[in-house]
Amino acid sequence: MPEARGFARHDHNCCVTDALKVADDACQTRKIQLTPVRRRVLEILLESHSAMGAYDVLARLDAEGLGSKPPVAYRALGFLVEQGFVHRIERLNAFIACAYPGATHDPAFMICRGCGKVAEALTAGPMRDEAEQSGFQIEQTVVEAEGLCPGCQPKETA
Amino acid sequence: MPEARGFARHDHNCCVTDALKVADDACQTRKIQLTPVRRRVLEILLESHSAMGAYDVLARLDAEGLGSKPPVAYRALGFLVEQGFVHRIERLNAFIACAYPGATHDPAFMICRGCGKVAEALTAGPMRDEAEQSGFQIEQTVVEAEGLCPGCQPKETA
DNA sequence: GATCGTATGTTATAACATCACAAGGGGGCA
DNA sequence: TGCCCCCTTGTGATGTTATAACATACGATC
Repeated sequence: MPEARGFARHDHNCCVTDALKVADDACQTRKIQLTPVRRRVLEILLESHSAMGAYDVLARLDAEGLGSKPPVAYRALGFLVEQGFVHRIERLNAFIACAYPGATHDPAFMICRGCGKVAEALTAGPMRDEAEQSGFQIEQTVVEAEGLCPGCQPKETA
Repeated sequence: MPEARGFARHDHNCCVTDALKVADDACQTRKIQLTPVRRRVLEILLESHSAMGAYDVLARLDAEGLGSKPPVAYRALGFLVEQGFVHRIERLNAFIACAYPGATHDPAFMICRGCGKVAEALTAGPMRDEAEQSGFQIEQTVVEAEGLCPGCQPKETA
């Protein structure tokens, strides 16, 4: 079975088209524009299926004649993050296409320091208890774990 | 009662000296050096009792003749983070003195977007379940919530 | 006093992000 | 038709954060 979200192999031909469709539909519903640059940035992130820096994205845009200056990439990424189609990985100062498009959620990430791959998971109201106790009103959460994915862990010698 | 860790007021005269003592002792035990620069950086963070950027810290060091080039600050901060005396707030690209020195822990933070204050909390093995399911080996976690602290929330109009 | 490890000093630059201002382009409306 | 408004993009300049790379200092040990 395809497993698009973890570290396992998967066929992700479908991810791209599916996610783009979700985004197209969402934009229609919300009456906002998924302009060529924005759409292409989302596509690039979906295709790479990994975290990319803003300047990596920008390089791709530049190669395709879609823009060459940092603000072009940052604007598109900002829009996509705002709409929930893309997440920002704080730890890496990088961006990744949402693996659960269409669902409002608090994303969480597992970042492999071996191969650099990033898997998205869902969290159940992280820090809810602590926030309630102190009266803090949570608006957004960042939950990221760094470590080794199954493929990068040292093999048993026994 | 003093409450050094949340958003409430507190008397933190003690925090600084206490935390420095903990660090001094820990360094002796671990046979590593809390050099003047390192100690002063920790002290600066403890005194400010808030998150500071590396270059803010550097400015203080520079003013005191302890160093003026970025690596000076980054090395000291790196050391302190490694030893657990200081935490890095990814969301802010900033550093803050640990509020629970002496205890090994997975830190979590509540960041107020109103006043900029940061409160440290403790977490119970964040993402443990997700990691186990996928075979991911967690080494470090980043857990940060952004929102409004009690003092910055809009008052009820009723 | 040679060697080694830890820490520091310094230059330069990489990497990430935003500001400020100009210009295009579509939709609504007089 | 012409005008205005708003959203989006283009572009130059700048600001901010972080590290690479190399050189030096200094105490400990043998």
